[in-house]
Amino acid sequence: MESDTRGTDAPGDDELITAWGLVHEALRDIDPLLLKGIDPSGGDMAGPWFEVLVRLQRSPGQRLPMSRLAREVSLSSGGFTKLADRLAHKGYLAREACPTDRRVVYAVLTPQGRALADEAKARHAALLREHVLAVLGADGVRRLSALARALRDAAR
Amino acid sequence: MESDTRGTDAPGDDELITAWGLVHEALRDIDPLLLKGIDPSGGDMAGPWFEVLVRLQRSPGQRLPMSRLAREVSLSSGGFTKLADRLAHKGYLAREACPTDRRVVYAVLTPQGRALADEAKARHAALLREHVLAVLGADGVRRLSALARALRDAAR
DNA sequence: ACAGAGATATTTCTTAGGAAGAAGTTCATC
DNA sequence: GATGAACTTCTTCCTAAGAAATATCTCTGT
Repeated sequence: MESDTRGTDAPGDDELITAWGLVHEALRDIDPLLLKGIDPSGGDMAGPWFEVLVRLQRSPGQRLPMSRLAREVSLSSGGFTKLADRLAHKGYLAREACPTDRRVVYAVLTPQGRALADEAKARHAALLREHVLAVLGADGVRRLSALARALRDAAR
Repeated sequence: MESDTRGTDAPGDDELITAWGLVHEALRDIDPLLLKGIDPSGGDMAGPWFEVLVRLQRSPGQRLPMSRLAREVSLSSGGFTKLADRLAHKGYLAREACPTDRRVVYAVLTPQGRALADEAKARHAALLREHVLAVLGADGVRRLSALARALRDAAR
């Protein structure tokens, strides 16, 4: 059985590539479902918006330095400047100078931003229950999360 | 213990959102590592390129209709037309008219495209061993792949 | 045979994001 | 103090991809 790809150890190249491809497909297919109908402006919510709102909401004072927020959501500095512009234009985010270090600019959630973050989290969680928890079960979700954490930590 | 988030069932909203966020972080951190130095033009290989090459390579005659390939890699029809232009301009892909249905044009791998696909697969597999298999182990990879497959199938 | 519905690829227009560089700010060292 | 290195943000230019409109082609029903 020289080409058995389902043995209990030593996966072959094709098995590895296929397995990783499956992870991509799963995320590609499911992610659009998980932010459906969250944006109050009618459409769905753009990918990074949710991450930005949630991270700001969790932070003391609902504020974080621009550059740190950019790093946390894996955007370039320039890219995040424009994303912040869009969020600010919609009234969800404001910039605020830091009194002790005049290099840094805080991104701070407006009241409307907080309201949107609350609603987005509730809706996102409901969709997660429907499309992920219902499929994998509580144990499956925890196994997935443990695997993801191991991969993330190893990549740093 | 009304807010226990680590029990054996009924995950809370925050646990679900965090778990899913971890999956995103893991992929975001690892994916760039898995295509490092594959593009012969010096830099790394763009995301969808690898998927396109591999799918074409697996297909009989190394050819597939444009629209089908676009669907398989989750690109819009227009977006894929331009991606095919870029691949063709580099000499990895050629267009070929279908003799039986004059609406469809096949995307077909050139010899250079086949060579690139071979090398990209080998390199990608090596990087998968280093960054994924070494971290999760063979069982971990198979668990991950099973979870991903369940999610993907449920999303369709 | 023919009209219309559906499929297929391309073109055009718009937007999101990355890369490189400029300007201003802080901090450490002399 | 003065100088220079390092950091933060912003601006400009470029590429990638989506959406809508268009042109061809095929198929179906009458």
